[in-house]
Amino acid sequence: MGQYQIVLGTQMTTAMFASGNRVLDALPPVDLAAIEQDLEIVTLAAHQFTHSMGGPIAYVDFPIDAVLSVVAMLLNGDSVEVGTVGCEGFVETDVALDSLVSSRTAFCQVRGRVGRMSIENFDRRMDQSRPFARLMRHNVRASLFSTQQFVACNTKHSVLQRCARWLAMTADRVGSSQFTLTHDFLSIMLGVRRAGVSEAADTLHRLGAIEYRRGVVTVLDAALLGGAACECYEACKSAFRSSLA
Amino acid sequence: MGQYQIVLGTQMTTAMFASGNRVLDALPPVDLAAIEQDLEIVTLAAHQFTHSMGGPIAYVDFPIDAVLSVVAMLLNGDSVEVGTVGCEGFVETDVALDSLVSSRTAFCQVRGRVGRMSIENFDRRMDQSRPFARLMRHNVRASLFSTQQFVACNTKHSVLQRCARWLAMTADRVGSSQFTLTHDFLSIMLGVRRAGVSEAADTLHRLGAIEYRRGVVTVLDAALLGGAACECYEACKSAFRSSLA
DNA sequence: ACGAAGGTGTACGAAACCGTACTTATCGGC
DNA sequence: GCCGATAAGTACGGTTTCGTACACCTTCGT
Repeated sequence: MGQYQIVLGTQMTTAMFASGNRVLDALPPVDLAAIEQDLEIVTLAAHQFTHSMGGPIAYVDFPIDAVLSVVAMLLNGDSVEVGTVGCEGFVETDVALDSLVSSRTAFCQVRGRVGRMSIENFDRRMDQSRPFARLMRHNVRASLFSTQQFVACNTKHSVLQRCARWLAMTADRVGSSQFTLTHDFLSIMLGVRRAGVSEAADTLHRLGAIEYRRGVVTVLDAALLGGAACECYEACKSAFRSSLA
Repeated sequence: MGQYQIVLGTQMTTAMFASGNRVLDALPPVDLAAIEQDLEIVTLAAHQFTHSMGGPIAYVDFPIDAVLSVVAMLLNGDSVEVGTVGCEGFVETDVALDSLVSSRTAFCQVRGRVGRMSIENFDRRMDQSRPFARLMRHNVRASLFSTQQFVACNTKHSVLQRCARWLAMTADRVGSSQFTLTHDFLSIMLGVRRAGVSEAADTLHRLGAIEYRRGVVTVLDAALLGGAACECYEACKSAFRSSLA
């Protein structure tokens, strides 16, 4: 956001806008430029809720450097993360599926900025711009793919692999090797014990992949971390990559 | 399919068509009638593949009394079911998200009929009929919700609960208390051992909920079965119910 | 009738993970 | 500098599920 650069077009010289969200930035320049005025930049604090299950959807958030978690809450109070969204996606996907009600709860996992668009503007863009609608739906597809991968991942892969996957994904999304996250929160997201995450984090630390200090993770070696993660890391990554093509 | 009944309309008397698939049958009568000619009724054998991951999507299947499974395949050869589709849905959801390529593999789990529509006709309907497009997208939403629920379910619920959930869901979909399914296949779908399913089936049998004989399940008491299932059974059921409204 | 193939019952040690609890370390506020 | 609060390290018995193996039973083809 706020990045402007002079681009030489074939017809004219124009100031090009970049939102910082990769989905929006994949729009044709003319669509992207039009969208600038629809976006309000909001800085979200960690653990701040953005969407509540069953509630009306007033806006869509396109993360810039924030990371949001979409969770399923079980009757016994347990929550499990069913989707993670950073600059490669948006929340809530329901709006791209002709729904005005949020089917899941979402909150900010790693503090940062989002580009917020009112549901009215979003719907208008969906109706009026084919490229916009296509891009949003392609992103929903990647998001669905990702959630499907999580079904298999949570079923078959170890706590260590899943921790590594989560950290690797998140590092990619925040665009930084350092971000805030407690073992406790990660354990809730993965649906495992806090102690289990501590053990996994220790293992990853001894591998030299990460460093952990009181709620702050630092990725020391992204390749090592990716290597410790299960295949789901790469699978989801490439799904989102191809959704922008 | 094949059910015709005389209905007195306000304007004229008309023969009403029913496909047997609840999504299609939720269309306004005029749209539904138009779709009749687009559907080819195909009977699928158990374990017959309908869509392959990475392959082009040539058609969309709207199950009538067949049940299809959408699976994620892991690199080590394991498969885990990420979606189950019966008369309340369709395969592949990707087509409703502007994609021509299947992102997952799907096959027939319980033999039966599907209404098959070519991708060309599907796309045309999506473009030309608002109600059709809305209904399909609402169904994708329910399908996404369901997959999200599976993430939590596979993470937190016991093999017994998940077996009960699967059997209860499937009985609803085939519209019969009896269908074919081996322990082996169910174990693959749930991502657990075959022996684990056998134990769970035995427990459910002793509860009086089901009967199992060499690849054929009979639901003796649907309420008991539903009671043994986790909350995910009802959650998914109501998600699909409301998607047709 | 007989054997092969497929489906199910059952067993058992091993591993992963759970629930919990207690300790230790670090940070912010006073 | 101290204290309360939050975060992380660690331990341990208990449970679930795993991996595997083997026996038995039904079905089907010959």
